[in-house]
Amino acid sequence: MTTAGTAHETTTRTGPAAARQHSLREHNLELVARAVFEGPEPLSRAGVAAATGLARATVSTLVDQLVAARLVRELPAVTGGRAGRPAVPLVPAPRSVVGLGLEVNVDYLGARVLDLTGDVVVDRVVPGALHDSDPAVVLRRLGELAREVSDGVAASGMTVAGARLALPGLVDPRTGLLEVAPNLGWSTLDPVPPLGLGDLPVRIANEAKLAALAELAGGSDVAAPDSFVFVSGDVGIGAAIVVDRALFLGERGWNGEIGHVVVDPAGPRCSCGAFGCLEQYAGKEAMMRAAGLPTDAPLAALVALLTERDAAARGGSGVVARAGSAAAALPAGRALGSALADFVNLLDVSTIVLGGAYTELLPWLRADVEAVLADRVLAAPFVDLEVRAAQAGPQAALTGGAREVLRAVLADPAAWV
Amino acid sequence: MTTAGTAHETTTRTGPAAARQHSLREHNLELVARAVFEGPEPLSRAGVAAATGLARATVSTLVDQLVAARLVRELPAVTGGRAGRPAVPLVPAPRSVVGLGLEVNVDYLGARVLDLTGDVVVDRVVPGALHDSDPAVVLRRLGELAREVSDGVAASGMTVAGARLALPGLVDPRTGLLEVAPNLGWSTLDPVPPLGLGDLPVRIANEAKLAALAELAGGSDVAAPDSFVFVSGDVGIGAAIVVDRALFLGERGWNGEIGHVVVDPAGPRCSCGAFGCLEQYAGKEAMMRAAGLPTDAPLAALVALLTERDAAARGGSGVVARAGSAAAALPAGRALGSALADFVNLLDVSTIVLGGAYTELLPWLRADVEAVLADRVLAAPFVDLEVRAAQAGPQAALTGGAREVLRAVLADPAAWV
DNA sequence: CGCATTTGTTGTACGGATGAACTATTACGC
DNA sequence: GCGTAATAGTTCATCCGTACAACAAATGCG
Repeated sequence: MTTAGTAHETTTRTGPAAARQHSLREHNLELVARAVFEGPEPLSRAGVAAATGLARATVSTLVDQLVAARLVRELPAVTGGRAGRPAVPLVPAPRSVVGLGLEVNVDYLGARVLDLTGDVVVDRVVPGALHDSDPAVVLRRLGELAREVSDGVAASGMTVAGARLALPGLVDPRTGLLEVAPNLGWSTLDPVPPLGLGDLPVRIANEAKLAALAELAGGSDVAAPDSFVFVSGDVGIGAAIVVDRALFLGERGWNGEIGHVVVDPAGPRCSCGAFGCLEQYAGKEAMMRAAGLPTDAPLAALVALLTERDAAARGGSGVVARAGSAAAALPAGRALGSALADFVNLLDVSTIVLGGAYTELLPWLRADVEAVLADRVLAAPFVDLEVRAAQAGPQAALTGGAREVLRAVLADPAAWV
Repeated sequence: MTTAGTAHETTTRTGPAAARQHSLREHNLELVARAVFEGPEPLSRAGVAAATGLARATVSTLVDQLVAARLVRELPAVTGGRAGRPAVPLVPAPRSVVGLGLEVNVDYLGARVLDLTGDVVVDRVVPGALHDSDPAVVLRRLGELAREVSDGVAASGMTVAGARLALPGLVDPRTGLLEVAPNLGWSTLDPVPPLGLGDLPVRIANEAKLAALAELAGGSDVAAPDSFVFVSGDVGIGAAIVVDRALFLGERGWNGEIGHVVVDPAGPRCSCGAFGCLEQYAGKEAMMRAAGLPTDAPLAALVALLTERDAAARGGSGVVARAGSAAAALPAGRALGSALADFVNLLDVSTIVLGGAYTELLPWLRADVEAVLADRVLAAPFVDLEVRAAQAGPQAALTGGAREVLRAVLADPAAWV
């Protein structure tokens, strides 16, 4: 299995270091790599020079190193109807250096490999009921899956730069320990050694946090902005804060616990001990109960019920709902809006991305959420608040984890030359 | 008036730039300056080299430039009982480059000058009733005060690096406009030109945000940690988020509006239109009303009343209150604790600094605040939450503003060589 | 086919950090 | 008192990376 023993990933901030000559090289190497990776369309060496402000000669040597490191690839020179020597377009190298996303969740485990272009190279998701499971057994199974996938891509000549393991619980990014994952029934363990992935650098992170990073994918016109809040609704409700395309983790990465913001202190008691937490109104079980469904019904059942009600309302009265989209608003909407208003008042973000179950339920939530936000957010008159559905597909944490690995590669390309 | 026309201050992030040779110099110049300024005790050139990892030769040339720029000063060589040539201790230069803090608040305006050692060089606070005042008149008066102060220090050979104007309202740091300051009755204006301070770079900021920065002062053992939340209670309640010794402003600097976190949707109507905002429980007027005092009574009256009640409780029954410190807990405490719990759950901060009126009221708030936090913060079992009183003295925003100017100088010493 | 135009490369110059050698200044032992 | 060790600070040759200018390569156009 080909792994990257040389590429040590650095994210721990150990204070600013002395800048030597090679620091210049590292900085500019990253600058050039970013220009190539983040440009809306392929740039030539000359284009990179113009975009970065570096001299053409400098860019040439840097690009040559990136090409040698298999991070950047040259496309055939394109003679674009313009005078002059044709430019050589530079693009992220496909199928060369790849990132591995791993995840253990309540009802599945999976492994996904992305290459530098953002393409999914391998995708393996194994369903399973993993609440109250044995960590040793589950992690060994995931480890086997990971090795299988990793060996496969290595056999095709790709290099796995690292892996991120997404877990639905409190993760301490500094110690690498999982403190507690209530829905798995796990607590206080180091999940990396049981995977048995040798010297492949594996880091763990919270599932919702990595799912948020998946929203940054693609240069599509519906891509998330550089800063937003990602709220993932499921049995629990978690959030991640993304600032300038990076996770804002707070001191320990335990932020975004929006599920336990108190919406009404006179409300029902929550599992956390408090009364009237958001989770008691907008958690999956609460929404099911409010709709008259069993708490463990699948999300699809709720969507079907709501769709049916809409059709009945339209057909029966011929009147389309005030909001113009859905007649049957979920009672969760106002509670969610209230908690989000607190979030926005405290953090000043203007884009809210709703993920997890909320993605599909957004049509029945949007009107209430937006109305409450408009009422309750102080800066609302001065700001365009946007509430949007998550774009990343299912198991977004797998994609986000793989992307996070590649982001680290891009942040330090010098380690690969 | 000696101002720094050459020292343009840069805080707007315009994406990473190409690193040239002189970028190296700038980076290391900052590194050396930080070592001198932030070291617990004066370092010699050799000490700086050891602390930064730079070569002694490099440090020497950099220090010489800092000394020539009057940012660093050499103390007399100290023969410290050790063999070898005595070291020359380097310290921040006193009375050379200074920062000017300005403030307009409801009941005063003021100007304060700090030098690089953190010493207060000049301090001028003028009381006045400025609610519903005329911005043009007030800003002209403040401008006169500022020129007076500035001319004075310039006459003593000091250089004013810049100024920060603290205002109690919504400030857009990108446009430099004050959007609205309800308590002053001001809205949508650029307050800098009326000051008439010529080419002195003046930037404006929210008052609570700058007050938070004042907490970073001093190497005392009670100094605030690198990251904390600062909550300032007055008529309104504002908060600032400090991460790694820098303000975290969100997208527009309009975060920290904790005063309008909903504590109880069944509560009294707030001026913002919502019901049960924190301000309705823990704002100054609410606290006065709860204590049976007129809403415009001075804070001292409330403190006196509470102290008296404590004495009566102790003397009358001989029983000390459960919390061991104060018998008469303020009803505001639980509300404040609840809003802070939301804040901590959303942001993951472990230190909360209470400023403004809360500083003096903390003895009567602490027990309830800490109890609610322990109940409501999810990560409480894993984290040591600390609630402490603000350390900076009165008009903390003046100190914070001046410090912010000097922080910018320290971040770019190359502009001064 | 010659010329303008743009891309990419080569060679020289310059700025900045380095490490080794050197000077300056003290403490300590005899 | 004097030599030696130790530490601080400076000087100088060298290395490294970028910039600028000149040059080669490859195309469109008249």
